[in-house]
Amino acid sequence: MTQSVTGKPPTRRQLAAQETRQKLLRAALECFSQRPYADVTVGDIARSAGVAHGLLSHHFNGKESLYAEAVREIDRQLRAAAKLTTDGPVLERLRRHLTAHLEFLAEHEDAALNLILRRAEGTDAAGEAFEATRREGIHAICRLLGLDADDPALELPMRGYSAACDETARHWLRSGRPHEIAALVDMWITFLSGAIRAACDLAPTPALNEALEVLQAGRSRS
Amino acid sequence: MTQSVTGKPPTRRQLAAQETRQKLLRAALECFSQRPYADVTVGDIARSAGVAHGLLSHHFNGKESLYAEAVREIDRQLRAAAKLTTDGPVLERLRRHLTAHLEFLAEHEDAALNLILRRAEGTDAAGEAFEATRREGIHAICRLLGLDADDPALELPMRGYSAACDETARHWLRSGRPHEIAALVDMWITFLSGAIRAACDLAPTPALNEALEVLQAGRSRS
Amino acid sequence: MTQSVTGKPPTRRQLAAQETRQKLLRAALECFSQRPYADVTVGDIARSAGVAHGLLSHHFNGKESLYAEAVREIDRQLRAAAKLTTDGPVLERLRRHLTAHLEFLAEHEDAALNLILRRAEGTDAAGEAFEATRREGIHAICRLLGLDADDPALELPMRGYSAACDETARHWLRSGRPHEIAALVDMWITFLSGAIRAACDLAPTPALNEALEVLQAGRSRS
Amino acid sequence: MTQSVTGKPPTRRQLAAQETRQKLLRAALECFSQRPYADVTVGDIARSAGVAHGLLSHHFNGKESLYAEAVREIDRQLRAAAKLTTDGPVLERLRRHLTAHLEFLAEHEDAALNLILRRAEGTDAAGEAFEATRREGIHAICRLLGLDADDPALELPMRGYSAACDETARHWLRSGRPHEIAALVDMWITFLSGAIRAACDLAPTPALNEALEVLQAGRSRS
DNA sequence: GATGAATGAGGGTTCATTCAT
DNA sequence: TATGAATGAACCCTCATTCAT
Repeated sequence: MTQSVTGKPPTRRQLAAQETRQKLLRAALECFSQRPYADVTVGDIARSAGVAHGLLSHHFNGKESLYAEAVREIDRQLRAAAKLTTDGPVLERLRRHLTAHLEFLAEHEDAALNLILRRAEGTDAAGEAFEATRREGIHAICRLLGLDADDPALELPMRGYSAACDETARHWLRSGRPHEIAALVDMWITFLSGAIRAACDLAPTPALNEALEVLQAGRSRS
Repeated sequence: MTQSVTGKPPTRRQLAAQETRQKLLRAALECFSQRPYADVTVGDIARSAGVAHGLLSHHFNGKESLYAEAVREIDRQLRAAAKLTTDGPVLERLRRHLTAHLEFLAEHEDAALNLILRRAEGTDAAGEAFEATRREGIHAICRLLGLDADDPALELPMRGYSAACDETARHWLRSGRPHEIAALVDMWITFLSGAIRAACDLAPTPALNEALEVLQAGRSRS
Repeated sequence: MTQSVTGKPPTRRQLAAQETRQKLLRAALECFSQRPYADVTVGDIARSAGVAHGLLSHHFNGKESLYAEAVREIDRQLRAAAKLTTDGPVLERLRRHLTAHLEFLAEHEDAALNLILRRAEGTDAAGEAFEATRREGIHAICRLLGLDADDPALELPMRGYSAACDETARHWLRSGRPHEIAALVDMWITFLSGAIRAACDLAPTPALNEALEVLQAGRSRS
Repeated sequence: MTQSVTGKPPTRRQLAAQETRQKLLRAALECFSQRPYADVTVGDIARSAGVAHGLLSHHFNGKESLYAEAVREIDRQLRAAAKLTTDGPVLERLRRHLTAHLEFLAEHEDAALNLILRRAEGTDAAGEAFEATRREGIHAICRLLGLDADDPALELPMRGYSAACDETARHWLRSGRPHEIAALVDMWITFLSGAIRAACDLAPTPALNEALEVLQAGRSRS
C-alpha cells in the first residue's frame, strides 16, 4: 500500500507510516491476547495504539484482516524463536527446538493461550493461518527426522501429536507450569514416538523405523 | 424453572412448556452445528424451532446459556452412545468404547466438527462444559484401566491424548474419512500407550506399568 | 410480517404495531419532503416518529426500502386524489382530473417538490416507483381519450407531455404560484394537444385525430 | 487560484498544475457520468485521474464544487456543440441547433443520462448550474424566434418545453434510440409550438403569433 | 406459557478533509 | 505543487433482551 518495490530509499513519511502500522499491529496482538475476538473492538485497538480508529481500515482492511495479520505475526515470531538449528545430533536439535518453542510460549503466555494454542476464532483467514502454522511445524519436524511429510500415513498421527503438544502446553500454562520445561519436552518426544509408531501401524516404511530408533535412543539414555 | 420437585403430576401446560424447551434445544443444536456461535442469532434458533424468539430468554437464560446447554446436551448424547460396558476383557471394552465414540462423531458430523471437537467458542459456560466433558472422558478411561485419574502425573499426558484423539477425528472427518474406524481406534490406543508411558516418565507407578502392559498386549497380538 | 392472511380479526397489539408502522411512514414522508435523501438520517425519521430507530429495520427494511415505500405512499395518495371520474364529457373529466392533480400538489408542496416532481434519488426501488407512477398517469389519460397507451408512437410524446406538466408544476410552486390553477390546466391541455399532434406526425391514426379534435373543441370554445 | 491576472507568462509549474486540474476534471466527468453522485468517492476520481486525492481539495474546493464544475463543463461543451448559427432561415437554424444538441447527447450518452438530463443531485451549486443551463437554452431559442425571454407568460411554457425535450431525449437514449434524430427534432418543434401557443393563451402578443407562424410554416411544408 | 413489538447500546466502516512533509 | 497518512464525525444496521398483552 505504501512501500513501492522500487529500490528508492523510504522517505521519512513512509517510515512514520510503517511505524503507525506497527503500533496498530502490536496493539492488536496485545488486545487479542487478552480477550476473545468478539470482545475486542476496533476502538480498543486504536486507543491502545494511540491512533485514530480510521487508520485501522487504512493500514489493514478491517478488524478481521488485522486479526489474521496478528495471528500471522505471532506465528512468525514463534517460528523465528524456535528455528531448527543445523548442527549437532538430531535428537539434540529436536530437543532444542521444542525447548525454544515452550520457552516462547511461556514468555508470551497471553498470546499463547489466546492466539497460538487456540483454534480458529472469528474469521476464516485466521483459521487458515492456524492451519498453515500447524502444517509448517509438522513439516519442520519431518524434515529433521528424515521423513516424508506428505506420506498420507503420517498426516493423521502427526496432527494428533501436534494437538497433544498444544493442549499439554495450554494446560501447563494454565495450571501454573507444574513441570520443568525439560519434562514437557520429554513428554512431547514420547508423543512423537507414539505418533510415528501409529504411522508405522498404518503403513510401515524404513524411514519411519529409523526415525523411531532415533527417538528411542534418547529414551534408553534417559 | 417450571417443573416443581413435588410429586404432583405435570399439568398439560407444563408438558407443553417442556415440549417447547426441547424444540428450542434441538434447534440450537442444529444451528450451532452449522455455523459458529457468533453467526447464529437467537432469531435463527427461534425460527428453526418454530417458536417466538422471546421464549429463548424465558426457557433458558439468553443465548450464551442456551449454547452451553446445547454443548452439554450433545455431550450427554455422546457419552450415552459410548458408554463403557462392564463385560469382557479390558482392551476389548476400550476398543468398543472408542469405536462407539467415533461412530457417534461420524453420525453427527456437523455437531462433531462444531460443537464436540471445537474448543471454547463464545462463552465461559461453554468452555467449562468442554472441560468437564474432557475430564469425564479421561476419568472413564482411567477407571477402565485401573488408574487413578487424580494422579498429577497423568493429568497432562491424558489431556494430550484426549486432544490428539479430537484432532485426528476432526481431520479424519474433514478429509473424507480416509481410514476405517478400526484403524483410528488402533491409532488412539497407540496414543494412549504413549500418554501412559509419558506419565511413567514423570512418575512411575505399578498401576501405570500394568495399564501399559494391557495395552501392549493388544499391540503384540495385532 | 405481522398481519396474517387469515380472517382473524387483528388483535390490539397488531393494531398498535400497524400504528407504529404508520408513524414511521408519516415521519419518513415528512423528512424526505424537506431534505434530500442523503441528508435524512434514520435517526431523524425515528425521532420524528417518536420511536426507537431500531424499529425502522423491523417494520421496513432499512432506509432505502422506507424511502421507496414513502414514494409509493405519496403516489397512492396522489392517485386517489386525482382519480378520474366516469361521468360527464371527456374534456370536462380531463379538466377535473388535472385540476385535482394540481390541487394535491399545491396542498402538499414540500412532498410535491421533493418526492413527486423530482426524479430518482437515492435508490433503484424509488426510481422504479417514479417510472411506474408516470406510466400509470399516462395510461389513465390515454384510456380517457380512447387511445392505445401501448402505441409506440405515443410513448415518447406522452413522456414529454408528462415531464412538461411536472416541470411547470414545479416551477409554478417554486415561484409563488403566479397563475390560477385553471390557467395551468389549460396549459397542460395545450401540451397534451401538442403531444398527440407529435404522435400523429410519427404515425397518424384515426384515434389520434379524434382525440385531437376533442381537445381542440375545448380550445375553440375558450 | 493559480494563474494570476498579470501578463506574466505561466511558469512550467503553473502549466503542470493546470494539467493536473484538467486531469481531475476529466476524471470527475467520467465518474459522475457512470455513477450517481453519492456513489462516487473522491478516491475514485483521484485514482481515475492518476493523482493524489488530496489535490481534489486543492484545485477545486471539495467534492461538491468539483461536481458543480463538472456539470458546468459538460454544459459548456454542449453549448459549444449546439451553438446557434447566424445564417439561413430561422427554422433551419433552429433545426440545426436541435439536431446538434441531440447528436451531442447521443455521442455522450453516459454524461447525458447522468449529468445533463438529470435533475439536481447532491448539491445546491449543481442545481443552480442546471437551472442556469436550462435558462440559457431557453434564452437562445427566444432570441432566435424574436421573442422576449423575460415575458412572464413565456416562463412556464418554455420550461415545460425544455423538460419535455429532456425527457424525450432521455427515454430515447434509454430505449435504444428508436427514432431518427430528425423525427425527434420535429417532435421538439411541435412541442415548441405548443409552448408558444400556451403562452399566447396566457397573454397573446404579436411576437408570439409571428413565432408561431414561423414554426407552423415548417409544419405545412413537411 | 407464549408472543413479537419495542428498545437502544454498540459495532464496524466509510470518507471528505486536513496538513506535515 | 504534490503526496497520502491521519483524523474523527457520522452513518446504518444488527441483535439480545425486555415486557405488555
